[in-house]
Amino acid sequence: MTDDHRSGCPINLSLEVFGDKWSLLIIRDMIFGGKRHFRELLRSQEGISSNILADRLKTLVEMGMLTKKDDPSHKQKAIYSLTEMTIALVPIMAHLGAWGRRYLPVTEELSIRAQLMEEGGPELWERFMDELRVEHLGAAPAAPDGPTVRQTLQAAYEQVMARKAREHEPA
Amino acid sequence: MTDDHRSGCPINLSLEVFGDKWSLLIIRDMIFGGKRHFRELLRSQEGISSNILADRLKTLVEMGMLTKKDDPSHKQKAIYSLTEMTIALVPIMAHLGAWGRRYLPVTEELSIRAQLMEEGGPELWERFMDELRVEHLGAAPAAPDGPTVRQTLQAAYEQVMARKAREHEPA
DNA sequence: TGCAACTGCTTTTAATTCGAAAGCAGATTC
DNA sequence: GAATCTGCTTTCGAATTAAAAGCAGTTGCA
Repeated sequence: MTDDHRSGCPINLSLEVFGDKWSLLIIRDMIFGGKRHFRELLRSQEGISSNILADRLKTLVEMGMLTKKDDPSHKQKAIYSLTEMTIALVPIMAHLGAWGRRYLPVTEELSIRAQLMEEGGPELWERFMDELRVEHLGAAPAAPDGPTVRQTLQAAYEQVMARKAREHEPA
Repeated sequence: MTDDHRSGCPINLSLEVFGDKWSLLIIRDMIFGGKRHFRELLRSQEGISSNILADRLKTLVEMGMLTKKDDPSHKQKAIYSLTEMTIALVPIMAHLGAWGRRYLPVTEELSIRAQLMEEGGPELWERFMDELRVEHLGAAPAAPDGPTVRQTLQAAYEQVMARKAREHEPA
């Protein structure tokens, strides 16, 4: 938690927090993948290596982006939780996903979630953020109202994968 | 312009384009500072060094985030321009600025622009993007309607600076 | 017409960071 | 009791970063 910043510009400070190739992917996996444990996060699409993951998790905790606590069900497991600061990145994630989808060579299955987030708009993002607050901050759950946002996104992903499997392996 | 990506996830691909400590600052200085030349960009708040700047500019051009052409007024000058892809980052910049302002130790003078962007909302962002299209893509200018967005932001910055100077050096 | 300042970089060298692979001690499962 | 799982750490070569100096011109001004 050192205090020597390159400048007090909000964009610069944001980049000092997550302006690298991995931090935001870890957060992505926690938000959209519901991952909470080290070994889960290690299985990212992009193949992060364990030393880098350990380092980033430590830094993110130090900066207040995550918290870490023991898993009561397993003496060796640590549980990482999002903080409000990190949950507040959901709209940025949505914008980033939309931008990437528009301008970069994304694959269908890995961008279907971004598409749904874009179509859902701020209203969906808010609902998602509320669900994350329940899951990670122990906020009071709202009246359950069908599947969660994450479940909806995940189902869409699996549907694309199933279709693709069918297409490549026809009966 | 290689084609080996870590994954086809839109967030990952976005990070592969500007997920480092400098690229987005260069783009910030072009968008908000109106900078177009190498030597101008070298004078960033954060003090980028010339080899890094040269490398990032080259990469950004290769990725289609910027274009480069000769300055007709000076045989040694190069002019860098934003592309539509980069102008489309304005809303993300605004969100990033708002997030940084809320959660990080920003300074007043360097965050006043972010504040105005946040208060202006999507309508202001769109106007700003249109102005950038005129400036960088040669789009047809809309009917001029008072100062540009950048001028307004810049004026607010200078006002804060002037007040601070007065406070530290009273008559 | 001369000279200082400016142009977009490149080169050099050292320090830092990255990243793949292997390893580890304790906990859990079967 | 053995295999597997836990969150890491260690090692070491490779890649990246960064400060500083330099460069071949071009331009502006006296």
